[in-house]
Amino acid sequence: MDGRPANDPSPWMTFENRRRARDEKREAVLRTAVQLFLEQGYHRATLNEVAERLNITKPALYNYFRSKEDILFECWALGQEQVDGFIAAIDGSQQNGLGKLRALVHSYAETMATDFGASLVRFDPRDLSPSNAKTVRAAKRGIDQTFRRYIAEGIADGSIKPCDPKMAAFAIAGSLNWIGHWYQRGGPLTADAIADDFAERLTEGLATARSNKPRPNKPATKTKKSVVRATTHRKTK
Amino acid sequence: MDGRPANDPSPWMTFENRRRARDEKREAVLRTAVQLFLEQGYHRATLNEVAERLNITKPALYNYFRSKEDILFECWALGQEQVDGFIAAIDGSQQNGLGKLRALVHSYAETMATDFGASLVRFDPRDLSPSNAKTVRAAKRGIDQTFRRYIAEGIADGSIKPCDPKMAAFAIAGSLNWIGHWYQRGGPLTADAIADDFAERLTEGLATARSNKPRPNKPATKTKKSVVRATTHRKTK
DNA sequence: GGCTTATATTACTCACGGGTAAGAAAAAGT
DNA sequence: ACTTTTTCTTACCCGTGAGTAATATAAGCC
Repeated sequence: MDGRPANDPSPWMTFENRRRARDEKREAVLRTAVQLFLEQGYHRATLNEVAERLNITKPALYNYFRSKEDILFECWALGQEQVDGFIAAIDGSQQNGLGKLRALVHSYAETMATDFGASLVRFDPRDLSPSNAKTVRAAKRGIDQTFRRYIAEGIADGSIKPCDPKMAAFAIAGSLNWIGHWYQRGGPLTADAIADDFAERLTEGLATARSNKPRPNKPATKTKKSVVRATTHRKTK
Repeated sequence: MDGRPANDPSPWMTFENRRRARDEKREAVLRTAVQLFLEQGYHRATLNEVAERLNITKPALYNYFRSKEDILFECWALGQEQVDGFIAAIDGSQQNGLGKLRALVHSYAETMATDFGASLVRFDPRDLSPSNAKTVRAAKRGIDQTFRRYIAEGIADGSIKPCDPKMAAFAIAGSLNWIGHWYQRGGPLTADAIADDFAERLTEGLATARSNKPRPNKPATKTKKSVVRATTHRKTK
C-alpha cells in the first residue's frame, strides 16, 4: 500500500522483506540517525523520526541500541574508526614529517566531508555518558597529538621549519574541523577538491624552503572496511 | 540572612539592594546565561539555573526577556556587536589588504576568547526562531564576505599573492572559529598571545614576497576592549 | 498615608519525547 | 505442525523544563 521508492535505503521494506542481517539493520539505523542528528541537531532530532524514516516505530530501535545516547556514541565511534584507520596507515608510511602532515590533512579533510566524519566535531560530548565522554576526550587528544607529532617530526627531519607544534596544530585542526560545519554535499565544492586545496594550503606555511613539494599522492587509506562494529547489545536473557 | 560573597556579580543582593537600573539587570542575565549556555550547552542549561545563579527565580527572568530563545539571541547579538565594531574600524582604516586581514584576524581571535564572542560559533542557529535565524545567517555571511573582501583587496593592491579568496577565507575563518571551541580562560595561553600568533600565522602564507612584515602593532581596535566583560570579575577561584 | 506601577514569588499547566510493558507477528528451530 | 526465539507494534508512563496565572512585595509618586 505504500509503494516505497526503489532507492529507499531502509532494509525494512514496509511489507515483507524483513530478513536482512541484524548488523545491516544496525548500520541502517546509524546512517539514518547520523543524518538526522546532523540535520536537526541531536536534541531536536527525535527517535520517533529516526524510526519513521526507517519505516518502523520507535521501540523497535531498542532491539539494537540501549538508548538514544548509545546511538549517538556509535555514530561517533564509526567516524573515529575512519580516523584511526588512516592515521595508522600514515604512521606506517615512509615519509618525512611534512609528507605525513600533508597526508593527514588530506585524509582528515575528506573525512570531515562525510556524515560520520562530521559527527566527530558536530556532536557534543556533553550529550554522552561520563564513560563515553571520556572515551571521546581521549580520542580527541589522540588526534591532536598526532598533528603535533608529525609537525615535531618534520622539524626534526628538516622538512618543516621550526615553530610551535602546539599552535600550528591548533590552527590546522581548526581549519579542518570547521569543514564539518560548512561542507554540504552537492555544493559547488567537492570533498576531493577541498582536501587537495587544504593539504597544500595548510602546510605550505610550514614547509622549509629546501623541502620540495611533491603532489601529495593519496595514502593507502582507501580501506572502506565494513562499517559496522560487532553487535554487542543484546538483551540478556 | 544569606551572606552572599561580596564579589557576587548579581545586582540582586538577596536582601534589599534591588534598585539598580533595569538594563544592568538585563545585562547581568545575559552574562550569566551566556556562561551557562557555553558551560552546559543551550539545551541542558535551564532557566531555573540561570535564575538561581542570580538569586532570583525563573519567572522573574520573564520581566526582561520574552523567552529562553530570546535570551539566546540577545547573547549572540552582543557578540555580533563586537564584531561589527571592529570590522567598521578596520574598514575605516588606511591599510592595504594584507594589513586589514591581519587586523581582522587579530581582533576576531580576541573576540573568540570571550564568552559572547564564543557564542557566535558555539550557539546553534537552529535553536532560534526563523526570523532570528535569518538575522544570524545574514551576519555570518557578512563576516565571511569581509574576509574575502580583504583578501581580494590585498590581491588587487599586491600585498597578497593571487589565490582563491573563498578557500583562503574558509581556512582562516575555520582556524579562528575553532578558538571558540577550545580556548579556556585560565589556560596556559592568553587571548592576546593567541591573537598575535594567529594574526601572523594565518596570513604569512598569503603575503607576497615584497610585502614586508612589520611587527603587527596592535590595531586601533584596542580602544573598545570588550565592553561587556569589563565588569566580569576575574576567574572565580 | 494611600494609589499606581514595577518587580518578584509561589504554584501551577502542559507539550514533548525518551523509555517501558505487554503482547502480536514473523522467523527459526525441531 | 508445533514450539521457541527474535523482532516489531500498540499503548502507556513519567520526568523535565519552558512558560503562565495569581498574587505578594517593594518602589515611585502624589
